[in-house]
Amino acid sequence: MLGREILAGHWRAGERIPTESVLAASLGVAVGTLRKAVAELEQRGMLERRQGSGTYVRARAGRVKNIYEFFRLELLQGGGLPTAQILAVDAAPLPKALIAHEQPSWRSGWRIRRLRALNGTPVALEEIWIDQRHALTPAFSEALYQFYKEQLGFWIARVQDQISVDALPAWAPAELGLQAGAACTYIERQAWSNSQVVEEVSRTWVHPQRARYCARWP
Amino acid sequence: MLGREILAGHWRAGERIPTESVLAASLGVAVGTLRKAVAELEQRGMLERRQGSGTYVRARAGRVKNIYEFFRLELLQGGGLPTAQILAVDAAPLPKALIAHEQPSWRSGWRIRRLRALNGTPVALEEIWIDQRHALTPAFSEALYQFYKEQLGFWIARVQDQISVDALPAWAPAELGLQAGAACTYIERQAWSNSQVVEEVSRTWVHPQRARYCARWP
DNA sequence: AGGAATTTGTGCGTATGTATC
DNA sequence: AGATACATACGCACAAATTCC
Repeated sequence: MLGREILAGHWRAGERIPTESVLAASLGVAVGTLRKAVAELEQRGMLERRQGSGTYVRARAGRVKNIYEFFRLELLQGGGLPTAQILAVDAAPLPKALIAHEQPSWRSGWRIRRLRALNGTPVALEEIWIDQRHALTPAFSEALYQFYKEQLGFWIARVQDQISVDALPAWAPAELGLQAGAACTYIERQAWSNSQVVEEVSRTWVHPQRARYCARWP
Repeated sequence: MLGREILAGHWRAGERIPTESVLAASLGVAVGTLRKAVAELEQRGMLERRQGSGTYVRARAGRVKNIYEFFRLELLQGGGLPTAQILAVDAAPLPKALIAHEQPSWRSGWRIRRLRALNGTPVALEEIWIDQRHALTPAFSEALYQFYKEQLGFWIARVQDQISVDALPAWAPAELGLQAGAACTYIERQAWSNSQVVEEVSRTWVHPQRARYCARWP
């Protein structure tokens, strides 16, 4: 769980994470158990511990080498090559639920609705908002984060996901294989750019019999 | 301490070492502490653990890459390049103290007396017995274990050291910088060849102000 | 085939030492 | 000088895998 949190970017590089006792208490485990987990992450190079000081998130050596660095869905049997099909692009207000955390600096945004597939199988429905001042050239299609970096000049450095369950919205296409109102794994995301401003908020409904949320590590 | 035991060859490759509770008790530590130590050695590739079965000594991947694999002396400040100067070679009976463990298959042996130096500084006196049937060509001088391997066709696979304190013998040369009778670190060694027979027994007196016994690991 | 004993795996809670702030 | 936070260690309980009878 800790590794997932780190890769999901809940703490930024160099930041000090909560102390052993606080983390252990919040996760409901004993300090010794937490220490073992942290030691493993330290050995993997994800954390750095300094006695008397704290535990810090280590900066990744090779930055954003993988365009799917923040992609968190996988088939139930594991893996799957992600693709996306755009359903609609329009201007629409952000749902209040999506700005519960940090407020984006922009108030009006593009709304992008996509159908996500893994290995060609539709697995999820995405609804994404980005700053309306960005020019949406036809170049954006599959890898949105890559589009940000190459066309818009910033890149996603950190994301925060919140996972729950929600009913599939009415605009879901039939290809997803679920009826509107069906219970789906539901992900709300805020994404921060390299300049540490909220560049994107999104929500995703995942077909629970086809894919799952899974933070992976290298 | 465990790593030293393993590198000293007190258990042979593939052998199962005592259980956690036994080892912990014999070392006077708690089981958890021992587990941490064993986990570290496992990570270093020296041990292999199997749940429900036991803990086993792993065969070294690259065998005897270092001719000083079983060399256990170092300067007080650490390290030092080992050299040896032969003082005498003759045939002499094995002291009873040296055959207290496993009996060598041979009874009459060559006795080699050497002065050991580290970085040119004399640090120890060695007295070594090997099977008298071996032909001592002039090739043997510095690295005796290498001589065994290249000239005699076997190699040392395992040694067992026993460390105590003993008085320096009368035949010690003045260069060692200690008077006869001076208290020295004293090492008795039995060395097993790849065919698992005792090929060598030795004893070493170490100048306590110049060097120390130290099992090192890669 | 099955069950008991053995051995490592995981986890809890606590106390104390040491480095840093 | 004191508070904070990680490092090390102890002892215990139970789970899971293996081994042995």
